[in-house]
Amino acid sequence: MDTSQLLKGVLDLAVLAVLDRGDGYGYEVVRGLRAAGLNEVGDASVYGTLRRLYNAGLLTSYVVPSDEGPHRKYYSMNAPGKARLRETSEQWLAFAKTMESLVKVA
Amino acid sequence: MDTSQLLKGVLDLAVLAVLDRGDGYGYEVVRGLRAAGLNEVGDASVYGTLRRLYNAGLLTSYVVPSDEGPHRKYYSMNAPGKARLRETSEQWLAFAKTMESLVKVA
DNA sequence: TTGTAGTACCGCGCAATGCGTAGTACTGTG
DNA sequence: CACAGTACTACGCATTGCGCGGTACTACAA
Repeated sequence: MDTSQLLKGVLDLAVLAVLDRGDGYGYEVVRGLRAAGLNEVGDASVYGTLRRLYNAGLLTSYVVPSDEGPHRKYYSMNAPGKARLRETSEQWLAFAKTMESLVKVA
Repeated sequence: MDTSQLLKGVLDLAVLAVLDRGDGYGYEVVRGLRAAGLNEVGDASVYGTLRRLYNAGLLTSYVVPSDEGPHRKYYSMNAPGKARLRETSEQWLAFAKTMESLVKVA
């Protein structure tokens, strides 16, 4: 039911991971996450996360007008963003390993 | 730095997993979690979680006086608790797998 | 006696963050 | 024109882990 709490603190990482494959705009990132298996991500969460990462200086941004719909606000990883991605993913992998060992005893 | 957000929604699972190995009281569970690698778990978080799980009907509880310190409030898994543990751990393992595949492309 | 440390628990209020809902705006199709 | 799809934003809520402080009991030291 409520997978939502699992995303806490991990959505940042997920978004960074998606953007690491190349620049992307909000709606695209949302689709990327859902395609990856995170089916229940709310779009508002992703837009919020992108803004937060941007405000934290981990992303740069530029707007591209589109003639097939509204404008697109692209986000792009910069050096601090890549550094953060590395740190966070290591942190997460370690955490996941710990949790797995805890759970798998059962 | 801030591993705290990673615990969101997972502490329930971690606590259930520890209790699944046998009845335990709060302080003991805290030590169990830290020993398992969750070094930064605040004790208040664990007590809060135990109470939440208890109120949700997933645990039973009994108090045992101790002559080597204060009383101990033991918690014990019941059937709904075990069911929840199973569900949640499956959910988590799937989620972790998804995240790993996302992260490991980088 | 006073103090300190370890054990064991509880309550209060805060902060972070994902989500629901609603709203704006543009394009293309029936 | 109505409607769906795309794309983004703003507002406020709910959950939940944590910090801090407080209570209470035992044991041991100064």
